[in-house]
Amino acid sequence: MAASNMEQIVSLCKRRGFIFPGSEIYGGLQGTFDYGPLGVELKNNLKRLWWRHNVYERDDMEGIETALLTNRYVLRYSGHEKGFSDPLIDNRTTKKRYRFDHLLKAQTPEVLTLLAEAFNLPADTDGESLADALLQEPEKAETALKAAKVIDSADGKPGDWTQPRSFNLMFKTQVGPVADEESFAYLRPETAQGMFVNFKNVLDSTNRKLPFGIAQMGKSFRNEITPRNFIFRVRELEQMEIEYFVFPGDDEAVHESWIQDHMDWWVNEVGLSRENLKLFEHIKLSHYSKRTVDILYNFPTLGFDELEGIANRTDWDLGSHSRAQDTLPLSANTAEKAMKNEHSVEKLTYFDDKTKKHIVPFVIEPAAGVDRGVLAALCEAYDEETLENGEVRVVLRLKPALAPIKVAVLPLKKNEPDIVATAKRIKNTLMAEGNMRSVYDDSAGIGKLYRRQDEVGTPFCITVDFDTLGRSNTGDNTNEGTVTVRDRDTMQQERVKIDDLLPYLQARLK
RNA sequence: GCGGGAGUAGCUCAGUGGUAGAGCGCUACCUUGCCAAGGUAGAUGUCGCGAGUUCGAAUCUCGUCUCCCGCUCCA
Repeated sequence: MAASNMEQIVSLCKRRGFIFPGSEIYGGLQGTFDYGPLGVELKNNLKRLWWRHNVYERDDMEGIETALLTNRYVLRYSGHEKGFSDPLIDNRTTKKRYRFDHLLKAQTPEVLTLLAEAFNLPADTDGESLADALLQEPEKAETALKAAKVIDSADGKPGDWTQPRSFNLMFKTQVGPVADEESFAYLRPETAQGMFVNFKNVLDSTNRKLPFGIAQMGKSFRNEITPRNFIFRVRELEQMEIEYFVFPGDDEAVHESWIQDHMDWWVNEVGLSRENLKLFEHIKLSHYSKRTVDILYNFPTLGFDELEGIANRTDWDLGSHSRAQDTLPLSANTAEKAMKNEHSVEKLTYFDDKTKKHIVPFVIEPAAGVDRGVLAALCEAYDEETLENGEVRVVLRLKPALAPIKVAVLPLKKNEPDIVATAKRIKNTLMAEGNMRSVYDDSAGIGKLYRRQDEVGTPFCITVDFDTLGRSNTGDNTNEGTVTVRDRDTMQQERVKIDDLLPYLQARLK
């Protein structure tokens, strides 16, 4: 059983130190969250699994880590500077909000003509161009929209429109000591561009042949209009992205194989159940995409929503960042729509030894949200189990590889110095020799200690008792040198020799 | 940005003008031989922030900030 509503997860996360609201003592900052002591472990574990699967366990991948700040031209030629914003407008009467360009496209030709006239534009100017023009002069636009009787489809009547406003979804920041118009940079809204602009560097330094890919994990920033739903939509997020380069023509099959591979990864390694996952085929594609398929997870409260997007970006990005584009064999869409590049000093091409020709590879991009992955893992693992005695046990059934704490070592009695010393020694050994994040806790009775560990997903608890010391009250000392190991999911216990603990646990934590 | 809801202990919340509360959690000690046990003691709050009304404000009024839900957006 997974979590049935998000509040359960939010509450547990704060109480036990997984995730806190950002800047909380100053009233918070919408769209930011801080990872606590357990959260950082969980998140790092998820990232480690991803890196291992996508980089180490394949023969065709290289990792990279690029700067969050980029030359402003990177995000100009990628299309973000122009396209990564949403013009919005409100109707005061119906309280509805619309994408401004969508609103205009839905109007009759007569209305559009009136608007065009008001702005001294040709009578047949289309909705999108009109939207661009009107956004330049919002006050004048407000008057013109009312005069032209722009209709709100919600009630079929002319709306009481506000000024149209443009929301740029990228954060801008100042670079260097002199604050002028030329000295700004954008915080990247996706890690992808760092991989495209380093395409040649990776190719030249590794001698890779197609097909091969570049992987990167890192922070991205999006000035979301409405951050919502805990860490699902945030303004500062972390991504796990791959740009996989292939010969044009191979792209469709490779795209399909990444979709299947990553669907399986979420199930087999993160532990999400297949019935809580599904694929979503994008109908309306972004400017660079030939096909985009999302992997959706069934989040509590939200329902199915995006966990990972896997896009066929064609040769759009490499083509867009290249100089002398008219000399390149670009696909029709890219050749037609890409901005003419007047700043790049490089052709982002690949020399094919077989045909002896320079080509522009196509790119398949699996892009997942780390924070969304953490949230999905938490939601999936959350369980409230009713025990035989009627009590309810909260347990996070995380995959052992994801669990923030692998082993808790507990003393049956904390006022018995030999038990305490033995427990602490075991804990230190597991950490030092087994590299297992382990903790010692004696701040409550044994039952409560178990439940605390259940709640944060610790797979195993080790308990040191009098038998361990050879001081059994029954006089039977056959268990000397052993401890009990309790399994999180079954609550079953097993006596294991201290000397065998490391291999015993390692075998079960895989 | 508009509409609605909310902000009181770590968490969940009660408290409609008169001493700041409960449950759980937390700390210490006692007890306890394995699944949130019991006892005793204890700590924890500018009642989001600011102003106003009042003898007196968590409570009423105004302002403000933040969060949540919906609309819109989500490459």
